[in-house]
Amino acid sequence: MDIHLYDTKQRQKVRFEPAVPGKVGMYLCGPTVYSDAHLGHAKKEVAFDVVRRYLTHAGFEVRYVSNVTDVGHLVDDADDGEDKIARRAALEKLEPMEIADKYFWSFVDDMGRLNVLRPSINPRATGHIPEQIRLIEELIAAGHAYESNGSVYFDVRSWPRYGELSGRRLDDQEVGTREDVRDEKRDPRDFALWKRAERGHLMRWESPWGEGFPGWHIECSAMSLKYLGENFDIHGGGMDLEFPHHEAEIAQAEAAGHGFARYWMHNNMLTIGGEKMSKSKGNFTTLRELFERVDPMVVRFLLVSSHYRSVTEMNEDAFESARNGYARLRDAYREVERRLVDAPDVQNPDLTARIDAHVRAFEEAMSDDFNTPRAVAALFDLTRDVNAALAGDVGRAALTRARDAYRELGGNVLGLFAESGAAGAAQDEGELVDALMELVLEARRHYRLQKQWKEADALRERLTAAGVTIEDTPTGTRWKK
RNA sequence: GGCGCUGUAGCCAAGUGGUAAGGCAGAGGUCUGCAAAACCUCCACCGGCGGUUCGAGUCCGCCCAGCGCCUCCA
Repeated sequence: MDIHLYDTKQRQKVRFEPAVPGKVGMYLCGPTVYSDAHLGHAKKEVAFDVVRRYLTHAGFEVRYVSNVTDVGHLVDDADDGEDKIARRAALEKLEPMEIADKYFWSFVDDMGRLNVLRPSINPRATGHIPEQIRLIEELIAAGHAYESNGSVYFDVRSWPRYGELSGRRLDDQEVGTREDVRDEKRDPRDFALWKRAERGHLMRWESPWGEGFPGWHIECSAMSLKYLGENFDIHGGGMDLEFPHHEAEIAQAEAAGHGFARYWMHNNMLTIGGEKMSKSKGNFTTLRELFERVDPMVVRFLLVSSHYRSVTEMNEDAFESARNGYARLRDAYREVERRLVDAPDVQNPDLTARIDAHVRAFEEAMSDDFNTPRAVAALFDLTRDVNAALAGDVGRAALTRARDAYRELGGNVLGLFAESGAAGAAQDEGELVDALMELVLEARRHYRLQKQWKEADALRERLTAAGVTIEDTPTGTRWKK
């Protein structure tokens, strides 16, 4: 099945065709590691994780490169001001590199809980200073960059294609650069490739232009080219990076004579209570905090329930809804696995055909610009048919097919089921809890056999209060968290 | 000021011009000792006003509301 994706540069859906048949090179702009990851990072990471997973499902071999920005870059003004990591380092009284490491591993941990696959390569900006310097030298040699007072700037006027990705004309742009810095530039819209390190600046490296540090865009051009080569397939990131970050990346690479990304994908933003999440609005949520009250898998489910190019609204109602909807899918998957243990040898041609149809619907949705909401709808349609069929006899063949659908589509593609399978953490509470639950359920079974409903119900109510749900079925009593 | 996006049921959210996917919540029913789960049924004048069309949520114009980028931001 052909995969179509929305290419930001062409502003339309186009058929995806990798440069090298069977292989896909993907680059995603990663985090600047100076604070805990928040919901916005989660939307971006999950969105492109799903792209990667679906391409893998479709048979491509994907090399997925996502950088770690551990050079601080700048807090406020375009080209001057304090380094974000340095500021945080001062705040926490740690070395800049301690800050970078601390929040990098924190990020890895958060993404792991969201079941985001680790990148094939996770290059760090500070580990690629020579590559960045080399690229800057190429740009100077090509006449598209110039040194000025120890800093190097990209000469925007020398590169007419600057603005093509984002559809901006230079003349329309506001000029926010501080005046003293503007003096170093030929044009106020020129952006820094290399910055002279002032006295006291902590992160600094030797360069042909003196001690300094790389500009904010050059690392992505240098590292994507290094690990994916020229003309790699997909470059992703948040819409807010479209300009100037990605525009600059393209200019840096192409002006130096390197072919760059063939498709550009951008995920939309996220709102909380209808507003963009931001520290100043008081609706800022770190994943760390969120995971204390919402299961990461539920967060992921909520994220894939909206399209990556749509604004995702997150509020308490949405979390609650996602919690219940997710449980419905997961429970159906679990039930299928349970029934598979001693499945009868009967055929269910009607059910099998329906399962196949839902799988097809899922793949059609995903092949159409990774339409995860429609794909999720296909899983719910599947679930209704499966649940309805489970009221009767379902044979091994049909159950296996249903199990495979959940495992591959819900699990491997959408990443909604932890690797341990349908059972997941909730069911695997450890031997002690299992034994204790067995004891409680046995006591309740006794009451029920004696028709001592009051006692049996009291047990159930106390379990409910403790967060355990009891389900009496014809084949016995089940419990779940 | 420039570029761009969004407004679909109480909430979340799809939707390729032919009369609205899916989920949550809600209502009624089946099953159950009662529940839970599951299943069945019900639940939308698609922000407003014009226009194009045999026909518009879907195209065009205007208006209203909200949002993003243009400065670090996912």
